[in-house]
Amino acid sequence: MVLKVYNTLTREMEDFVPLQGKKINMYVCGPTVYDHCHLGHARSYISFDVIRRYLIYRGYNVNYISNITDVDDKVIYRAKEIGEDPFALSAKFTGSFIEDMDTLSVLPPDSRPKVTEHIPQIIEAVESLIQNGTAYVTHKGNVYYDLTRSGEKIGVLSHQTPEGLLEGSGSRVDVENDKRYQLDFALWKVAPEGEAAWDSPWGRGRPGWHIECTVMSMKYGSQQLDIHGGGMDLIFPHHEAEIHQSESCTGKHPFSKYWMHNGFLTIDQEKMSKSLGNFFTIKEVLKKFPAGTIRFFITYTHYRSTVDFNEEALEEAGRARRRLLNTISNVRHELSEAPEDGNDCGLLDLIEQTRNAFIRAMDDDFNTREAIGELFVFSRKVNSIMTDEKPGKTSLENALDFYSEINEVLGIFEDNKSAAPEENICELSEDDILEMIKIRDKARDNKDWKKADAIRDELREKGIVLEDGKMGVRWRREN
RNA sequence: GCCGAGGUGACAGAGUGGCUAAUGUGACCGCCUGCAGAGCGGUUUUCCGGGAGUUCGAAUCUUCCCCUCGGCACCA
Repeated sequence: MVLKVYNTLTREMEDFVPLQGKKINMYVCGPTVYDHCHLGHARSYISFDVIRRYLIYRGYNVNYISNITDVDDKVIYRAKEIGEDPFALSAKFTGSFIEDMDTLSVLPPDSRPKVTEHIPQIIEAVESLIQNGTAYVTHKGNVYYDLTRSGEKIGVLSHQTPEGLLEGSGSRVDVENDKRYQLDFALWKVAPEGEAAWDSPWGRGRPGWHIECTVMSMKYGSQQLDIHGGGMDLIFPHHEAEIHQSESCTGKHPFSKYWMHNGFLTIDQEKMSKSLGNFFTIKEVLKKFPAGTIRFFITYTHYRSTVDFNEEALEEAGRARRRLLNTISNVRHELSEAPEDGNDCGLLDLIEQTRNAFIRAMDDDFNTREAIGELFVFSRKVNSIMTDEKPGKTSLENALDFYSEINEVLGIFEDNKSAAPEENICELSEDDILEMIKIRDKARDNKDWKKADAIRDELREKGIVLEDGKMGVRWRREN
């Protein structure tokens, strides 16, 4: 089976063949840290986290780089607005971002470079572009990339013509700019007196937005990447600018073999934006929903499609995920009562079948929706087998291992380092719980249903669910 | 204007040229249970935006039309 990937560059589904063997350099554009991250960020980074994990699952050696843009106009303006030091501000939100990612079980990248720690390398790169004639310095001291020299390459990624681009942006063009050509983009910008800036051969200033990714992807990855990812909104101008710069810097083509872009997240069918007042930070949503639910919700959609966020959808995702978790918990209980050397009752075949189906789905451009669909089928069958037959220990252990194996890729069964306070309020120890169950069992023996139910209700309120089965009472923590 | 995504059951959302189309949620019925929960079985389900064409056969290919959403140099 071959892994297929949709490549924005060619707009086609392509067989995935890395530049060199099993080694993959993968770069995903990180956030600009001028505020807490929002759900759109979560969508993007969870999507690429799953892609990364799946590549590892398929035996690739993945070097995953994701930067932090900790200085740019937005950071500066926000800092000014609230009267804070820009570096303190970006440090604070960098911390907030890493915390969110951790809560959502997004694995930390192999490298997480910051712009402010790479100013000399950025200056060096800009210098080399000036030297090879693809960048120019203006009288104000700004440095721009000279797109007229890239000629027909304008639109390589966005697939737009220069005319189309100019027309769309018509009213937004900054009249004061000193560019030679309107589509030229900044590599270095002069900073006004008193603003955060660095000395450079062209005066005190700051890097343009795009050059950082070029520099850092080369430093921590390679001159040529296998996968470059980010949100669809980055296709133009950001990623296209990266292509121009990087290929001019290195003389190597392509800068990245595959370009992957995740779709947007809308809120109640509308684009998330501050002006519409439908802007949710990850932290806000975590107050209402467990991290696992959010991760499941995002993973249960294809990374390229637009996904609509609303509370009902999240609740539905939570119930769906719960179904899978219940099955896992059912298997665990069954395991404790399973015969040492029982029959596998077809479980092993079922696991093998499901694994193949999972891989088939994921190989198709990371079709997580279908992959999870297979998990539901699997779980239903596992439940059936367990009610009808008595599978042996080994086969049940295999089933649990299989769930873990899947979780390594999707991360949807992680429990549950949510920031949601109500999730961790259960102050009862295991002994307390077992004690109450004992009392309730006695009541049940005496057919004192009232008392038994009261205990059950009480525990339920504290997040402990009791289930009476043939083999006795089972309990689990749930919120 | 240019570029892109999409229109599938109550809702969400997969999908292959050919057994009346996955999966989840919801609703209802049944089994199990003291009850509940979890689970299982069944029903809701011939549902593929519209027209024309290609084909023995299309939701799936071609073409035209209608509609929705998004991007176009702040943006994941």
